[in-house]
Amino acid sequence: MSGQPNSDRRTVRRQETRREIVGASWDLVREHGLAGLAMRDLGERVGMRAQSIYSYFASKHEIYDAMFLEGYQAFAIWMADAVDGDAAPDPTGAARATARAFVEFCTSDPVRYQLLFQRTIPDFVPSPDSYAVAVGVYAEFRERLSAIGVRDQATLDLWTAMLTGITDQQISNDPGGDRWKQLIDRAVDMLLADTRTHTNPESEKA
Amino acid sequence: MSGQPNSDRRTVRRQETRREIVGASWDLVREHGLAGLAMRDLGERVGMRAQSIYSYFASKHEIYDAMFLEGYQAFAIWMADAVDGDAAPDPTGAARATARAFVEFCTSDPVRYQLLFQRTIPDFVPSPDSYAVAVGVYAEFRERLSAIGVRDQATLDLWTAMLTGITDQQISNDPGGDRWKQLIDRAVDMLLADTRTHTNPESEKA
DNA sequence: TTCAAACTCCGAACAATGTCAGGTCAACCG
DNA sequence: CGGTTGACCTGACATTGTTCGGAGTTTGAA
Repeated sequence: MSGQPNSDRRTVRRQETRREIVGASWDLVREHGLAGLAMRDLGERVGMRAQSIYSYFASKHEIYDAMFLEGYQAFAIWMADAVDGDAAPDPTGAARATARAFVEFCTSDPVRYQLLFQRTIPDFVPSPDSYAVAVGVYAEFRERLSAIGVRDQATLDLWTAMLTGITDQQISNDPGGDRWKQLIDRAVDMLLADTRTHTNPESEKA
Repeated sequence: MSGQPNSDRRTVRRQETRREIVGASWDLVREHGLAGLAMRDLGERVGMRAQSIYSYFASKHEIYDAMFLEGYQAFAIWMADAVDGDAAPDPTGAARATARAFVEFCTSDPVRYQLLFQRTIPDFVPSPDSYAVAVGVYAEFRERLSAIGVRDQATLDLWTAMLTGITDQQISNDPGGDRWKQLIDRAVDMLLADTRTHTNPESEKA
């Protein structure tokens, strides 16, 4: 995997700078909004001219792509931590914990949420690699719900709609507050009841 | 209201041109996306230079604002029609009709949905006037749900989260399809059951 | 009818954007 | 040491929204 023909020191330094650029991008984006990321500002932040950034990223979209990837990796870690923390054996508790973790992850960093889950940057499309990671993380999330009893596609769709709906409303109508977050447990109970009604215990697939 | 000091013919002509500009904006926006509206393109579409548009609108945001207003007016009309159409006296049918009308309005014109319900244009903030109309329309929608039995704020929030969640998923993950739309009736039934559980019949306010 | 004001539209230009083309200089490898 | 590679810069270009100043026309009153 490593030990490529080219110098090691150089490669390391390069990756460091790339990380520094992405880090500065997160800062700027949290200050000026996702669309407010300007190459010249970014250059100033990392101590170079805007054009020099093109030695590290082929375009601004490629920076967004790196952030996108980082965001999904953070999501995977966050969700894993959330379950390791409290090992609640009862299904209701587990479902609530999962839902709370999801909404908390999203609302804790609205700009990241915007980048990962909303299509808001004009022509940005994640690269195949980043997208693959996103799909993988989504599959994990799906498994988590499956363990709770959400197995068929329609039920899963209903759960995601409910949870993203709560998240969306929370971020856009009460940022920083908890008006919609308070509803999570109630929503989960409601969904669980509905899921039990609509899932026939014999069939596991759909 | 009319018969202002200034000429009538001129005022009429002016309003006509304004409408033409807004109409062309809708066209362009549906072709190139909400963020893809360019003043020069717009000018070409209405037969003038970009700068001349500034005789009618002080800025591009003011055009978005006019569209925003128009969108909410269309929303009010749509929802009114939806209920006049089928006079279903049973609460479940009424609730389903309302939910379907809402989602259908949103998905029938994704760009409009983006403008009205998502905060996606970098620095756009609706004018007080337009915003007031939006609030009024929202109040109507709220009354409609109130007639169904959704009276306290928390329950209303849950309903809006569910409906916007379905809409969002439908638009971003299955545009033009009906994967999430199919879930509307099920979601409404679920919400109704939940609402009856959480609404204590004595108290009407919360 | 005449005249000044208002309105409509235009060409030129400005600042800010992302990005490309070259050039310079140091670091690296054989 | 010589040649290649990479990091960084200056300069420039096209495309954005928008401003300025000036034509030409319309309008309401004298």
